Amino acid sequence: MPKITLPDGSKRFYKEPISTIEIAKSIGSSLAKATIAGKINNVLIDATLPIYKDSNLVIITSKDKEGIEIIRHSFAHLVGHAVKQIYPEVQMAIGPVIDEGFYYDVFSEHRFTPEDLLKIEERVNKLIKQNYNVVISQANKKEAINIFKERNEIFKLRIIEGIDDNALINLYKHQEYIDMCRGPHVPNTKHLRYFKLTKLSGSYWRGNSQNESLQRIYGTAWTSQKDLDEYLKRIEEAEKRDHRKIGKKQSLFHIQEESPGMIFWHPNGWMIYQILEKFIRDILLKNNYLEIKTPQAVDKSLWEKSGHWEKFRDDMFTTASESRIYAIKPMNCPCHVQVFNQGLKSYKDLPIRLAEFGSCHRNEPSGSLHGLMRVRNFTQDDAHIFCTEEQIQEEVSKFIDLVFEVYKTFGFDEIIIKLSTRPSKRVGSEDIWDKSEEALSQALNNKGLSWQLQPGEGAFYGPKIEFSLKDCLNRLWQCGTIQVDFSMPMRLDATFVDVNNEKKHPVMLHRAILGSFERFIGILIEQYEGKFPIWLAPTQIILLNITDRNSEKCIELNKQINEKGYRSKVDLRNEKIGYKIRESTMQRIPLIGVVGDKEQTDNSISIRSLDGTNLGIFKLNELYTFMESLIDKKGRVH
RNA sequence: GCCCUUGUAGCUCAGCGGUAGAGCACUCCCUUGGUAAGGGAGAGGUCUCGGGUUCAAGUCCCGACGAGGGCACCA
Repeated sequence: MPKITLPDGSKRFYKEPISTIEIAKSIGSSLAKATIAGKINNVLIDATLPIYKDSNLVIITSKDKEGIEIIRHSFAHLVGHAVKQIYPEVQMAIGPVIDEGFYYDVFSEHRFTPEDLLKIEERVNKLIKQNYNVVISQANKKEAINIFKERNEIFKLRIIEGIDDNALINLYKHQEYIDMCRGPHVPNTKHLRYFKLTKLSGSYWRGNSQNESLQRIYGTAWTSQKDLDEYLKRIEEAEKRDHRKIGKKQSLFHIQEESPGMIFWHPNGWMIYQILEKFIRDILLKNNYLEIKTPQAVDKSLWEKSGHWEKFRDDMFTTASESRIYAIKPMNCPCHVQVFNQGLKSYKDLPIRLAEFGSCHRNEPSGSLHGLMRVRNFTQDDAHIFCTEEQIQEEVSKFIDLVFEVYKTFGFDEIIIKLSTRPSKRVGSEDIWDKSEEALSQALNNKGLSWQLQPGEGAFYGPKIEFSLKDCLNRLWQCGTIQVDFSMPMRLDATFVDVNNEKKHPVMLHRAILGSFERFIGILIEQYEGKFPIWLAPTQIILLNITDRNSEKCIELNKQINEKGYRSKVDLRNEKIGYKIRESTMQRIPLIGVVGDKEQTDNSISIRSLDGTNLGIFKLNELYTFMESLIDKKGRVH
């Protein structure tokens, strides 16, 4: 006699155990048609499974977030169904839901190509039209093993091995195809309509490159054609913001075959880079950092001492000379310790904050390179804070504030914070790791920030907080970071004299605000769609003459603006004004100044903004005031 | 590093067995025009590199290198 309470508080009594879909039917036939699953006391359940006890029930339809996820999940099964029909020898691994879609990892001798994807898509469409029931059944472990043995699904068998002996396993029958899943799933394929298989990729069983190579089929799925179309449109639009495309269009930088993963900065891009560097340098000086510069190549013995050689030897570029081996520095920290080690330090000197715009080289795997985001040569806005244990909290806290202050300047509204803790391969005692992880999580909690834990993802010498930003396709890139390190100072024998006149090792905090200039600029390009705020814009204003009569006036005004310290240039080509405006607009120059006979007479400029607004006629001093106000704002949105 | 895709003029791309094409950009000429493309002419390519198949190869096959999307990695 289950009593069912619905979200509006109304109660319904049933004589027998009853399924969600039957309850929906008793409410209304259109609700029943739309029912995808039930949520009983906050736990999702298949729509066709009976409910025995008194429960709170929410009927899930495609309007619910959970509904879309179930649809996506069922689409993965449906793709499985189609794949097995076309390629019966394929073995199915896992098929989970992801953001805006799903994938299925499969094992097959056959190498899938984009043409195969179309074939599979076609088959899925065929199956969809049959509106068949997805039938759930429950099996114990032994039964499940038999079923998947018979079907030669070795990956499913491996999954079953990890399941509790007494657990019931949900099996979903899509006609002749059987999948195994926690569920729930849609009761009928009529709920599965709007999808597209998007891409193929390689993957590894259980995400481990030592395991079997699998092939991953990605798809996206929605609850209406409109949503699907909008999604595809959105991706298309986002791709236009790709920093590599804009970088080419606006001549910011290039990369070429002879130096993969290393950047040739062009005048425009290098201007942005320099402005950023100056901006950070000023901030560091204000915050009591001391800037230094250390060597590019350092004898391998130092990297052996620091522990890098053992762990990263293959990832370093090396060079040999006179029977010595040097590593091109992959990071700055060992060098910074060398600077710290010069001269005796007292506890009174701490904290010492050594900063460097350090150019580092890392031989990153070829497949990981990605425009400016992942490169082999990058420059960090790096610094190492040498302090006592007692000073950690405050330093970390101050640093977090600094990161937010800087990021706010660029208008980022989504900063993802993660805390990465001790990895399996590490140096340092458990006690030290406990202390370090505690210090970082405390600092975050004290600020009331929300953050995610990433167990096992820390650096080999210490845990870290990561500040990540998203690119145009929502991919996450770590930018800022702060890492607690008790080990490096010991290994490299950094010491200070404490209040009891005893030598002690300082703690070292590795930290970067932007991370690398390369990556950060990549993010900025996509953030601004190449329309840089005026303080960063390589060219801030361009002057266009209407006719040759106005050329000299343009040159004269341009010279004055330049001398005033603004980045101004002219376009005096014999072209119509509309043409030149179009070109400047496409070059994303924030201000376009037009000088014709009228302006020439009263020594003024007609100014137009990048978005096409006519800002009116400006005298030079008015222009300076106006530009100054824009520059002050930087990239802030609030 | 792994899987799929891909590499043709400065850029974007077409050509997919018979000896290279478009638009834009560039050069020159005409045009001096007031807020997102005025007109004409011209120049420009050992089709990434190295092998192979073929009478004949950007075009098919193999390999290398680069790039794109994922995976793995990320001090």
